[in-house]
Amino acid sequence: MKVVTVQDVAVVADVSTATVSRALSKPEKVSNATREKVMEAVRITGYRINQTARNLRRQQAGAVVALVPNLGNPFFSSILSGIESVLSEAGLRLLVVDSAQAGFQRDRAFDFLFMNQADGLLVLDGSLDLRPLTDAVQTLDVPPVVYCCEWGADGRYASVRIDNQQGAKLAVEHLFGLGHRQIGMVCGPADNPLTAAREEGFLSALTDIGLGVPDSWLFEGDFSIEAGAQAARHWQVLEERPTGIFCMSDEIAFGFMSELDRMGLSVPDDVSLVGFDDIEIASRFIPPLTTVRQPRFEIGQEAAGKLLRRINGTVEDCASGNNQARQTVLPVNLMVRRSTAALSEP
Amino acid sequence: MKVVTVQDVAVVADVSTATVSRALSKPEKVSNATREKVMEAVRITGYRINQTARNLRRQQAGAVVALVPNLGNPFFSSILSGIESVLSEAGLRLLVVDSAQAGFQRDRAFDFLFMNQADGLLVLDGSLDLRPLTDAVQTLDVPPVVYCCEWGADGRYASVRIDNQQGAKLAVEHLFGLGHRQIGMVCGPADNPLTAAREEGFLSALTDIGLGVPDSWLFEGDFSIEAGAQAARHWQVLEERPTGIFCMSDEIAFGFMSELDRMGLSVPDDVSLVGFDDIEIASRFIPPLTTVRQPRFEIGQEAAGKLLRRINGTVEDCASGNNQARQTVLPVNLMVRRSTAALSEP
DNA sequence: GTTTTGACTGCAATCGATTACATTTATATC
DNA sequence: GATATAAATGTAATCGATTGCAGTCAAAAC
Repeated sequence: MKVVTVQDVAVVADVSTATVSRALSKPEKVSNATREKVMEAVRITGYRINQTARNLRRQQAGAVVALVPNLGNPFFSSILSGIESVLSEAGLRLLVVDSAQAGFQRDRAFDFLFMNQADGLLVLDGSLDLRPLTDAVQTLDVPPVVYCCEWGADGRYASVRIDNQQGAKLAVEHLFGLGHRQIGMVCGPADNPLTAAREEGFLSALTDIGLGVPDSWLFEGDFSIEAGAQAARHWQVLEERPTGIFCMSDEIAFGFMSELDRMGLSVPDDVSLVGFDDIEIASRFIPPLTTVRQPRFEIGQEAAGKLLRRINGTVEDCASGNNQARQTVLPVNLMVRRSTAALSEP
Repeated sequence: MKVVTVQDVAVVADVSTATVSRALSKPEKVSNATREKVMEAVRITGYRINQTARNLRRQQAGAVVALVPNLGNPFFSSILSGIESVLSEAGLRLLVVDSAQAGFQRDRAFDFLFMNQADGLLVLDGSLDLRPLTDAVQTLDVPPVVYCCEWGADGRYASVRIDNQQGAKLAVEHLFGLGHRQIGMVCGPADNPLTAAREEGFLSALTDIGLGVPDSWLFEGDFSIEAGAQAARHWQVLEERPTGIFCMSDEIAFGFMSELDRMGLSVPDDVSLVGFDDIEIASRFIPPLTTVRQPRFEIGQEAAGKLLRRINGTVEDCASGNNQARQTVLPVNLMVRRSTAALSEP
């Protein structure tokens, strides 16, 4: 099967290849009559543009990479969906790369940019170190990279996320408002910036309220269902147990509740639980989960939009120090449902 | 910032560009000494290969497109994860495209192939019509397309999936074994091949057993949580209700259970439910869901592997009629958990 | 009627790596 | 040592579209 090129179209339309190219990508630069002729020739020949050739010539990749830690985690699906909706609108493709994959070279995350495989990077993995990139790039421009739900130590990179401290604070205040005075927490991965931010918000909210919290109420975890289940087991054997618990992810909360169910205990009768994320199933769990909502689709859209502006040079938020614009912080809200209840007198 | 090319490396290493290219892509074709020289030059210059240029010359895209209907649906995340694990191993990138996106041209799904944007297609959307592709391609070769969890009307395309009839059958037999004689079903989208296959399995299993089923026990739906909730409402107002229900997706089952919970009813006390898919949360729902397991990660891996073999020409399963090899059917099994119970005497 | 202007169009170089073919160099054989 | 053979390297064309520059031509201006 012979592949049809601009040449063939040019011959059929009886114009030069230059004209064909222009008729296709900048129609206004070509007379009506010619444009018709070219279009007709395209139809006749069944021509389809070769993106690779175009990209080579234009020095672009036509794609954006999303670096996701563990693609299998459904938390990311809505975010990706939001990203894809904006990118496809703009005619860019979305390359998905699992940064937790065995073969993934963490220090090579930026080769996508250098190798012309991507015009920009969306980082959904906060544990990725961007310093190699910063070092490699000698210019003053910040490379087209946007963090998504995360952010880097290097504040020069743009990011789109929610106010994690505030989210944790809302959770604490909610539990407090229901009468809980013994409030614990199940954490995400120890080295994770999200964990750190939420922990900070949690602790400072408690401090503001005037409550303390023993270390034994701070359960280690990693955002997973299993971590929640394990925390539940630790919680059960505690001498003195918290009556309300802030979970750093919905999955943790589900694991916790599920494990309690196995023990014959239930939520919110035996303990009140607040989650984080508001993934789809949260409102339909039994009981429906009270949780801090992250607008994931919107975060994805926002991040993709920001990246596009970077790529196209419509840089509202460059290295020049405009911190406001660089860091987009979307509002969080607490979805109050039935996994939390007023503390019943024992 | 000047971009480094083979030229630059060639100059530094004092060899020709051809040698540089060979040293990099076919090291065995070059003497040790030269290879060293080239590698050193690469190090000095900080050279990174330009994938676009390579792809243009090699007439390949270096990527595979996954067509997903609604990326936001977590059902797909493990499948994509399986796909990505195999592709990244093979050095191919994964392009994710949402076929339910507003701007998506359903009849143009194959342009990815023609436009050199992808070397192959993984179709996770059974409602996509591949006939335009078949027509466009004049040759006898079947294009590199693999269905994933789905399959097309045109049997010439490869697919990786489970035995959906068998899955439905397992569900029915399980309910029957527990004493249920009134068995209903909540369906997926009406036009979907998966729905059709599962319905067929369901009905034929009932027939085999010698049970009938009134139309009013066949609830319409679309795989979503909301569909499950709606089915529950319909179920409730029935004069005579089925005591066991086969849900065509786990999400349907969750929606159903959640809605029952709102009504003050519960599973399995008031009705037994079997799901389909065994998504991650199924085993941790309250109650844990009895469901037909689809090995999603493996399906993804298998499909990606099959596609790679196609692309590389290692075609064990070509159009020549080897049906066995073309259609990979992975085993299903029933995960018996606590959403089903023996029918209690009323 | 001549010049100016601007809209179209065409020529040919270009993007950066690969590879067929030619040429040189090294090794093996007698 | 001469020849045959194999290995290593270089030359230059190629993949397919884009675009700077220059040329053509008609409408507008004088």
